[in-house]
Amino acid sequence: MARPKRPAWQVERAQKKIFHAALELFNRHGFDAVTIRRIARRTGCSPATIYNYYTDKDALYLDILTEGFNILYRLLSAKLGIADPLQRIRGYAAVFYHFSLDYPYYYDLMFSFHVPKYLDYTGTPAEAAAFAEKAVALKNVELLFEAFAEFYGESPVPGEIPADINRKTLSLLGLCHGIISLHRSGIWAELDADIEALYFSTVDDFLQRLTPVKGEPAPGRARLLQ
Amino acid sequence: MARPKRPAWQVERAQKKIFHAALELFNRHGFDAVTIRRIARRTGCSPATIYNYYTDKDALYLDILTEGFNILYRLLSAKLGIADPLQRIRGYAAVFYHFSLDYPYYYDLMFSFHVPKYLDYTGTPAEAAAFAEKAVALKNVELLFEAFAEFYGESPVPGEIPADINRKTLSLLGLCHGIISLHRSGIWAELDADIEALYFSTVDDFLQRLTPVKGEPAPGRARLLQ
DNA sequence: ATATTAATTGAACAGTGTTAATATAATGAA
DNA sequence: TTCATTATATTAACACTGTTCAATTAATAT
Repeated sequence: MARPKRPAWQVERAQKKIFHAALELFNRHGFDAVTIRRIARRTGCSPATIYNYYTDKDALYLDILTEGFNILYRLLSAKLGIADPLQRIRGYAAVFYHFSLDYPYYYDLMFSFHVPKYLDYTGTPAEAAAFAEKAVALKNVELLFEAFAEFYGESPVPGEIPADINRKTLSLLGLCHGIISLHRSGIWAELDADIEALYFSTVDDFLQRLTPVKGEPAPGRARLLQ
Repeated sequence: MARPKRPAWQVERAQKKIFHAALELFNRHGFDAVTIRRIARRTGCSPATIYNYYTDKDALYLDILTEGFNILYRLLSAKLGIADPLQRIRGYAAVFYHFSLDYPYYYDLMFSFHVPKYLDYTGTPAEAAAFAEKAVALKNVELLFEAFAEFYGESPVPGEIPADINRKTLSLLGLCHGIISLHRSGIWAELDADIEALYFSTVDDFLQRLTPVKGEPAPGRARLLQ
């Protein structure tokens, strides 16, 4: 036997170099600019080399997606300190809004485009990456779930979410994304100039009317709008 | 002078033939399948010929988009007979939901992808098509505006929409699209099986809390949930 | 019939993701 | 140190994409 395989950390370093080049292209010019040949040029390797580290362009895409959800998660986590669940939810909504402005390319990739689902990758070499991506994505939703559960006075038990909390969480998520998405799509460009006001008034409207199912109004409710 | 140009109707017929082939491809396999060469093959002409009738692929794309908004408009118009504005709005929401199921490719093109905006086409040969597209798209929103205006007891005056009505209209639109979009993107595929229930409960929640700014509750309000 | 112009086309260009054969490089064994 | 072996990298190609342009075909007024 001659020439043993490189240690894992060296392989990883080479892959990271490619990934870094891809991320830079993505952040500057969007996903369309992330072509194999351009990555290769920036990395200083040949296009074919990239296929030693990523089976597909899909695999690369999954990694970028995961990075996006990680960034969002870090930003959301910064609001974990807010004790009042309703205020925390509002904090999440604000983070979500600003994320769409600060990371527009990520936002589209994460929420607007049709992501190949995890199931599409089962059995393929990219299955692990797809699974990781899904897990990281769900971590974000989990934060919102927990806040809602706390608001409704129930302990958050993963996998056992009461239907009502589930509904409210997804409602808010849809509401937030819908306004951002329609704004970004340019459809109502001239209908409403102040999209930020629209966003937060809609969110506040939604939150103001939440009522815990179990009993008396939650303590944070009155405080929401100051 | 020899060989005069064909009469307009003949040119239009040729263009329609191309457009028809494009639409068939689009409806069956989505926008990615709508390639110039495939359209040419179906139409029975050469790829280059298509550029006699469409300056760009963008121009073709704008025509498909317009078709989509026309289909939606026809479906929405069917609800115009509903006298109660709130029930009509709910009818619109239902139409919107089913449109996303029956015309998924159209839906993505119309609401999820980043459409090149009208302004991007000013000065180009596709400006007219872009303007037409925008007009048809806004016709749809107009229907919703009018229903909201009626609910709030104000006569719908185009171009002079009170800020509050504006806000509520866009809120509902965002809410509807957000749930559909996140569902279609596959993000919360395993979080909530019954997306239809989520959609309509969220919409009803929203509508149930609308209160006319001017005076007493609108007559349709109590009737909303049966 | 022919000159003129409209309409169509074939061939090419630069780009894409991807792959298979080839070349380079590095190391354990002789 | 040399050599065989194998890991890694590259070159060159394939089948696509949108688009353009020169050349070809087609039709008609003279």
